[in-house]
Amino acid sequence: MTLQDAKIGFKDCSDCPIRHRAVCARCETNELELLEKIKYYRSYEAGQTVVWSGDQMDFVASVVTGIAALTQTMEDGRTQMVGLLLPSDFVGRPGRNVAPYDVTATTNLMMCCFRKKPFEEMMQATPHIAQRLLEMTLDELDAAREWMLLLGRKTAREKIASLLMIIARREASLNVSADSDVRVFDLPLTREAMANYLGLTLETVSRQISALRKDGVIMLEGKRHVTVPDFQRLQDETGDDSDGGMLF
Amino acid sequence: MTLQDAKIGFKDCSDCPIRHRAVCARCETNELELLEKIKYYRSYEAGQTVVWSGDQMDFVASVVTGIAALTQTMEDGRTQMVGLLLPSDFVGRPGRNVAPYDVTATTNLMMCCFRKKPFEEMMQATPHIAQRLLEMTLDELDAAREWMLLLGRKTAREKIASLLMIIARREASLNVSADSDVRVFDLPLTREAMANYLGLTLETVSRQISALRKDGVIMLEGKRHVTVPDFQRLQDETGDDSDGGMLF
DNA sequence: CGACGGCTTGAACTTTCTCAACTCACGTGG
DNA sequence: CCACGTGAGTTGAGAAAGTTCAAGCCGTCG
Repeated sequence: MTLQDAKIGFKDCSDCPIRHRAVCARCETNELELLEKIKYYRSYEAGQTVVWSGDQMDFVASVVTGIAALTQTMEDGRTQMVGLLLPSDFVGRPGRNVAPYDVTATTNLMMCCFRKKPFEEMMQATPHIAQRLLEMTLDELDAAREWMLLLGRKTAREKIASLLMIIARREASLNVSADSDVRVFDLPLTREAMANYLGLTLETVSRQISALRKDGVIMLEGKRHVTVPDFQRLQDETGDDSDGGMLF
Repeated sequence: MTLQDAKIGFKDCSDCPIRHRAVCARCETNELELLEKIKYYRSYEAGQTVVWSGDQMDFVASVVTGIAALTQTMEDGRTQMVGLLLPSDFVGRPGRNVAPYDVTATTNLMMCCFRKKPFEEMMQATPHIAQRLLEMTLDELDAAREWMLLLGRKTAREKIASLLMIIARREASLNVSADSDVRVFDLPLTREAMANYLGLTLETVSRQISALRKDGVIMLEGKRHVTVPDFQRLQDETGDDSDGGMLF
C-alpha cells in the first residue's frame, strides 16, 4: 500500500473543500485547530485498497476528493458493495479496531485521516463532532435502506436507472458551480463495480445500459460519459415515485 | 389506530426490561427521571400499523416488547422490509418530522414513546442519550450492510438459512434465561413478511423452508415452530464464513 | 505490434417468479 | 355442532428474468 503524502492544494481546514459537509462541519475555529494536530492526508490511486476487511484500523477518515467503495466478499468470491463514499463521507467507526469491510479507492482518492485514539478522545470532549457524526450516520442508514429496496425488489433496468440517478444527483450536489450541466456526467465506476453495487453480473449491467441507450433514455460517448436528455424520463425508469423520496 | 395505554408489568424505568440496551442505557438516575416526564407507553396488536410512511411523526420510541417492521413500498405494490425492530431498538429520527417508512407491528407490540420536541431538547442537554443513539445507529448500519450482502448476492436457500440464524441469535440474546434452548424457537414472521425481508416471493420462501426441512437442516412443528438439530449445519447453509462476522 | 483490461453481445441454462389449485386450522354464525 | 368463509401456507407447471460461458471488440500502454 503506497502511502505518500499528497499535494493537497489548500492551506488548512478553513480552506478545505469538504469543510462544511464532513464530520468537522460543526466545529468552531478552535476545535479545528485541535483536529489539525491529529490529522494527516493520505492519497491512493484508483484501484488501490485502503483497508482490508479484518485488518487493524488505527485511523478514521474523511474522503476529501475521489470515490471509495466499501465491499463485502463471500468465500466463493461473490462480492457486494455496501457503501459508496464520496467527498465528505466518513470511514471507520470510533470504538472499533478491526475493519468489517474492504475499503478500495474507485478513483484517485485523497483522505483526511485522524489517528483513532486522539479522535475518540476529542469526540468525548467536543459534542460538535459526535453530533455531526450521528447526523451523517443517520443519513447513511437512510441511504442503506433505499439501497435495500433497490437490491431486493427492483428489476435490472430499474437498478441501472436508479444508479444513474444517484450518481447524477451526487455529482450535482458536489459541483455547485454554474457551468456544470447536471445532465452530463462521467460514470466513476467500472461495469463490474456497478454490478457489485447493484447485485447483478457485469454482463447484465452492460446489457441494460445498452438497452437504455437504444431506448433513448441515455446517450453514451465512449463507455463512461453519459448524457441524460430527459431527466424525468430517467426518473420514471427508476421505479421510484416521482418526488424522489424527499422526506423532510 | 388503537392506542390504548398498556398494562406494562413494571413500575418505572429502573425496572424496565430494556433499561440497559435502549437509548436510555447510559442515562443516570436523574436523567431517567427527566425521561419519565416525557414518556408514555403505547401498545399495538399484531398487524397494526404504527406509522404510515409520509405521516407526521410527533414522537420517537423504543420497542419494549414485541417486534416491529420497517417497510418501503413501491407504487405497484412491491414491498421490501428495511428494518426489523426488536426490544430495545429505536424508532424515529430526531430532527425529522415525516416518517420515511411504514412501521408495522409484526407481533403484539409495546413501545415506550417520547414526545419528539422535548426528547430533542434533552438530547442537546444530556450527551448520554446522543452517545447511545450514535452507537445504536452504527450497529444498525452494520446490520443493514450485512443485509445488503444477503439481498444482493445470496441464493434463496442461503437467504432463508441466514434469516433463521438471525432470528435464532436474536432470540438467544433476549432470552438469557437458562431454560431457553437456542435450537428451538418460533418464527415471529409470516411467510410473506419473510419474503419481504429477503427480497423473495412468499412461494419461494415456502419452497426453500420445505427444502431445508426435507434435507434435515431444520425440523418443523406446525408452520412456525422450528428446531435446529445442528447449528453448524445451518450456519454452513448461510454462505457466511464460519466465524459469523465477529468483528471487534 | 501485441497484450491486456474493460466492455459488449450471443446462446444456453438456472433460478426465481407468476399464476393457479389445493390443504389446513381457526373462528363465526346458522 | 356443523358448514362455511378466511387467512396462512404448500405445491405444481410454465414463464420470465438474470446468470453463465464463450467469443469478440476497442482503446491504451508498454
